[in-house]
Amino acid sequence: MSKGEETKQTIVDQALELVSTVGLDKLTIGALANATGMSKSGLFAHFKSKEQLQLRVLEEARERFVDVVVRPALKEPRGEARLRAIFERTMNEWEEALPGGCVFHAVAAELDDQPGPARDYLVEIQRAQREMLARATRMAIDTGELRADLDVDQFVFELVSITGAFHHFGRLLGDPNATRYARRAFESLLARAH
Amino acid sequence: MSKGEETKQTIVDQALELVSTVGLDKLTIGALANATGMSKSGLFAHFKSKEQLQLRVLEEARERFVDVVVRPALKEPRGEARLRAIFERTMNEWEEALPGGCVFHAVAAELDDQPGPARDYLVEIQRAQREMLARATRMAIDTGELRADLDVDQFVFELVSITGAFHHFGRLLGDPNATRYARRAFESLLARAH
DNA sequence: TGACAGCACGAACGATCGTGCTATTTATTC
DNA sequence: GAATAAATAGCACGATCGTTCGTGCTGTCA
Repeated sequence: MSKGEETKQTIVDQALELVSTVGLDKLTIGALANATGMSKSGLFAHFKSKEQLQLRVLEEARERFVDVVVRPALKEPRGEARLRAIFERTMNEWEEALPGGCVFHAVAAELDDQPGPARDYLVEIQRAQREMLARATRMAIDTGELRADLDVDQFVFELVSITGAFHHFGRLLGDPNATRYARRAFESLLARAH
Repeated sequence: MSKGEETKQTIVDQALELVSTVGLDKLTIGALANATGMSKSGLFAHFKSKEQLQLRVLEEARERFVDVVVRPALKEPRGEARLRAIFERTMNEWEEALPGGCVFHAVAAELDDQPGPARDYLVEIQRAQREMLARATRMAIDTGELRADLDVDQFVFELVSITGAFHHFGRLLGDPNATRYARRAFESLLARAH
């Protein structure tokens, strides 16, 4: 990796931390330059526009989610065990991977009525994640652990609603019981799908 | 209502629309001045700071939620009927009351790691709403429609996770099935609580 | 008629936004 | 080690941010 690519990666890492804590709109060239100890123009040269910086940050977040959640879960046997691993890793490792918790939740609200490549890419990420969850769910049906007539899309909707509410309750409201609620809701969801 | 109060109300109405569509951070004095056809300074004079403007907007949103959801639902008989009314009105009337859908979801993510009066007030609003839901749930226990040993807080967590996911799926991802998923999840939640 | 609030305006402020240029320093290659 | 390319800094730009100030309307009350 050349010097330039190395610096660029450092910048993106720092940017991801910024985004997770203060939000996507506060990800400013100046603030990022301060955080990395670079000049605005020197930093800017790595990305031809702010939009490309945002996209690069989202891309990095996506890769990290795969590293932190998906790939480890794939080591679990397909079926309920893998489904549980995805859920637990999303709640624990992924929420703790960045100081502000899940970046996707952090940026979703600011992008949802703001058309553009960043929004499009975020939507694509979320769509792919739901597809991944649907695949894992279908495998659990194949293994016989979940019932054959389960509505997979409905299951996935309820699954992501739990992790979403967990983020919301935990981050914004600081409810210390959020983990318990989420875990119980997940167990209930699984039990109903058996 | 004096002329000043009237103008102030007009500004707040416009501000609320802006917030629901483009987010709280895009609620800028200049943009709001354009939208209302006023001068920046003339508009600013009504609120001594931007923070007060934000607080006033959140206050207005809170009042509207009571008008659109809570008060009508109180006309339903206490118990499951009222609980259903709250859910349906939150999904329909409240999501449609503003062009960008629920304002609280729109601002939650941008405020959750940004301490200050605005965040504090938002947290207070959400806390009060969950308390309202808990009261309505307990009433449904009293009427015997929900079982006596129901964990009310757990119930409320799952309830708001449904409406949250509905907003997320519908707004950001544009999933046309969001309503169906949410309604089925709600029915399932109620059935389990019987 | 004159004094006086209430209300809105235009101009300007310092700061910061994203984004270009032009050097200059630092890596890479021969 | 010299030549070349890449990476960073310096500086400046127009726009916009929140905010302040002085001023001029417009209507009410004495």
